[in-house]
Amino acid sequence: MEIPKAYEPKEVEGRWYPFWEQSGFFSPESTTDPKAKTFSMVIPPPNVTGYLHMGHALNHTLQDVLARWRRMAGDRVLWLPGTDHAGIATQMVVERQLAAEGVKRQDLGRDKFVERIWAWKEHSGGTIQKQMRIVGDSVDWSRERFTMDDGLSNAVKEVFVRLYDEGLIYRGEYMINWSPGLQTAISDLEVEMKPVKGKLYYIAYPIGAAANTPVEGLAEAYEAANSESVPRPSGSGSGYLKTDAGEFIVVATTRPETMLGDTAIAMNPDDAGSEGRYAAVVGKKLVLPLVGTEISFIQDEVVEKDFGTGFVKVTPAHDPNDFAMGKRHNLEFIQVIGKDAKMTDAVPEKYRGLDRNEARKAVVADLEALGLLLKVDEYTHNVGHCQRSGTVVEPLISMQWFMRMKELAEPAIAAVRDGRTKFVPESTAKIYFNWLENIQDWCVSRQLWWGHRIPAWHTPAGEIVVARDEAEARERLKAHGLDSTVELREEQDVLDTWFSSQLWPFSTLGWPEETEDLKKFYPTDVLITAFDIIFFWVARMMMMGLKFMGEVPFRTVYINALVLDPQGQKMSKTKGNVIDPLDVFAKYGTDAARFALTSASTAGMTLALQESKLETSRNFANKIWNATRFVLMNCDEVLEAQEPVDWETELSQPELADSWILSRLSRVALDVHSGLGEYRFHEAASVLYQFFWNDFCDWYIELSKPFVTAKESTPQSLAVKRRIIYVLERSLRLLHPIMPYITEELWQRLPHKGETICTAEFVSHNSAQLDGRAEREMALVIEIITKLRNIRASFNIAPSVLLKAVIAPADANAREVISGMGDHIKRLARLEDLQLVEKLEVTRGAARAVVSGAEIAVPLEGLVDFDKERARLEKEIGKLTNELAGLEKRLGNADFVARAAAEVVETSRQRAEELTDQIAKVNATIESL
RNA sequence: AGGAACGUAGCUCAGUGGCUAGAGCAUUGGUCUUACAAACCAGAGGCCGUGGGUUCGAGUCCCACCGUUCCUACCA
Repeated sequence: MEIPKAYEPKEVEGRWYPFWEQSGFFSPESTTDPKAKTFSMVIPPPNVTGYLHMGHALNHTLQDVLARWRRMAGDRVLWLPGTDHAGIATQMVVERQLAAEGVKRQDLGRDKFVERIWAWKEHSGGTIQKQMRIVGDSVDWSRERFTMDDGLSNAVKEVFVRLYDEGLIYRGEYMINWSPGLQTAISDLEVEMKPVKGKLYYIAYPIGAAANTPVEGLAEAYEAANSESVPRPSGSGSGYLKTDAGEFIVVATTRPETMLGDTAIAMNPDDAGSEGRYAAVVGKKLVLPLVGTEISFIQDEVVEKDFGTGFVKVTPAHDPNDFAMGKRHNLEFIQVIGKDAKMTDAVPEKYRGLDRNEARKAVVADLEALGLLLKVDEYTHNVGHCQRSGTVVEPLISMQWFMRMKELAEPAIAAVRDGRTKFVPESTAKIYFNWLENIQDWCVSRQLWWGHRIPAWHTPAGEIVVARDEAEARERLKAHGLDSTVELREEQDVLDTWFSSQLWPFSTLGWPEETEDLKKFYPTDVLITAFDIIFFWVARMMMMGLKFMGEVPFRTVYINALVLDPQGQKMSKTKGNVIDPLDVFAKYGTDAARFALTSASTAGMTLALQESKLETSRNFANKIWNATRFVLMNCDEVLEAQEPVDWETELSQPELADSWILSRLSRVALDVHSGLGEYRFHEAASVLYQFFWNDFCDWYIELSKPFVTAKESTPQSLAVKRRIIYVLERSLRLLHPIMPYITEELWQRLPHKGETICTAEFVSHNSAQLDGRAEREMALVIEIITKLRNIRASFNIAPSVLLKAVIAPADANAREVISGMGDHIKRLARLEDLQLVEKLEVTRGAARAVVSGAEIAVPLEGLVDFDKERARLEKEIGKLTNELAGLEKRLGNADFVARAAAEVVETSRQRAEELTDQIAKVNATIESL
């Protein structure tokens, strides 16, 4: 049988997914064993508008590795796929489309607009699903869910009503983050703080009478008062000015336009005390410039004495801190900026309708004209931006729906503390605790059209009734003795998308119905996700799972790394360094990309995607391809049988290399199991890589060549071929979870059992095959061959020149091993003659080497440069002596011998003896030169 | 401001308190050895950030410092 010389991923990958999907291998029902354990995961639902980014590629690969591994290991596996409706993102996509047609959503009306979104979803929403099929995700498509599905929408209503009934959801007027860009409230988590270069304006507010005419010289007075050279009168602070024009206080602000809504000036109580620097102004009244209203001083602990002048203007309707102060001091709340980010009618006429930025300019100009603008400093400060639209968030007081979080958070904290859910890596649990322990109420309402409508109805009298549907709303009205026949207006607001996502682990399984799936698959085994949604999603799912299922939603949360670009930079559209995973998959092959991602998944929190790692992985795929190609080209008589190869049914005795490779294979199976079982993905990948490449290809296949390529078939050559196929076929099975396509392709060409490698039995380790002795003996053979090659290389002897070697084994066992493997040693070290002796004679003109089980001499009459040889051996001695010195120091320490584990002391002793012996031998060799 | 993580070969990273600190890439020398030049063979390359401490023993545990990165909160 002949296959292409190099692996062509494109030729192979397209073929298998449709076969797998159509055959239903990824359904839990494909497991026929009724006693099979279940293994379930829900996918972190990507946005329905989304496309796969590098983070998904990693996240999905790791989930798929686990799913495929558990499936092959015999579990009933459910990996449930789906998408979320991404309220804001999706609405924006469709709005943009409409804008291209010159239509606004308001022109269409709510119902038509929502219809339009559904239509968009039907036609363009499937990108991510297509891409998941490219990655090879072994999800059960028959159970795919969408957060806006009927079932999931019911779950949302049910949860909302129950939480409301328990008082955990409430409606109220509070300060929220308003996104003028999106025209909706957003939650604290959706606000991104970004440093912005702005200005700090120092403004004078007159005490007593209004300053209707420009005040002269105030700025100079302020400067003088704050100058270091002029001693400040005791008891007076820099924020208080007394001039011929009257008394003034000075405040510093980054947002002068909000002064139009000031209803107090605050200072720290210390400054107001009888000893305080601003005692003189306490109790006096101020006049708000440009507006003319009278405002008072208040005292509040939150005011920092050291910042600015120590006076703070208080705008309770436009700043979260001022809002809190306003509540504490019963201040008036004047909304001067509207939801459109323009000035409201509450401000003097000339500012009305101005955008908040224009208003700032106007206010600053007018203050300057009045002589009240004293100073402007350059000032960089953090400003809240809307994550989605990028506009500056406006803190506004607004009527919204909130979820009370504190009492929901407590059980979620406890569940991780007592280990019902485990975070991997462990340090990520701290992120979780930290957030939940400082949790704030969650603003869940959004002023959007796309999403789950809040199940609430308003009566004409202004009553609000929360219910699952209108009929129930009327019943509830009746139950409260209210008129149930009035006209009801349905609540306009929808819920934050995360409100439905937080129900994902059970709503997708049919909740609130008590379905079979729910019983079978909840709680899920593991959730794999990225650390940036621990708050948004993981913590909230924990709270909801515990609340409504009475049980954690997942046993383990594995936080996968953040994928960085090759320079270690975070990928971002603005930086332009985003790598499209599909490009990577196309360039290197899906299996190679998956292998690279898996082997880069160490305990760290970041993962820089190196080109070299992808190349290495591509080469690995090619290696797998070619190793199989070698077999396919040379083992026709075994392949023709097309029956699974059984190691034990062979005629000839296995030799050392056979026991060795079996032992290695068993150990690898063990390591892959434990690696994946403990989420050490890197370990599983690297163990497989090293086994397949170094052990199987470099040694086992090389050792097999004389038999495999022999022209005549003998019982022995047949046995060797069968064994090589046996090991290869099992290696493919072990590799399949990480590299699904190439392994399926090659496995199908080898003798195998079953329809697909996807459901072939995973190789479990066989302790009867673990053979420490064979591994030690093979190590001796490998070391001897390596030393011989080393001698050849150091003396620049061409591979075509055959050498003679004399070996003195250290003991009878070593002699047996070396003599048994003599032919192999001769061939692989390119010797024409190998002689075993009791003791090496002192022969001049021979290169020498010492390994722990033997001494080696290679007569090189006329070829040896004695100085070079001496240098080589002295270097060897240096190494050995160094190591021995360390050991002797340790062994010379009485405390070590007395206190260290007996085993450790013993191995140290043995090693020291070995080293002493070797050093003596190498020394003798040097002397003999 | 508070918290967390990370500093190991030129680069990217592994490394269970004790068996010679490893891998891939890069690098040096050699090779078309009938699967693979995306390969094969053999090398070289390490005060494990710095300074203390715990311990018989520290790359590994503790403390401090230096450096890098991230998260949370936000002062007008």
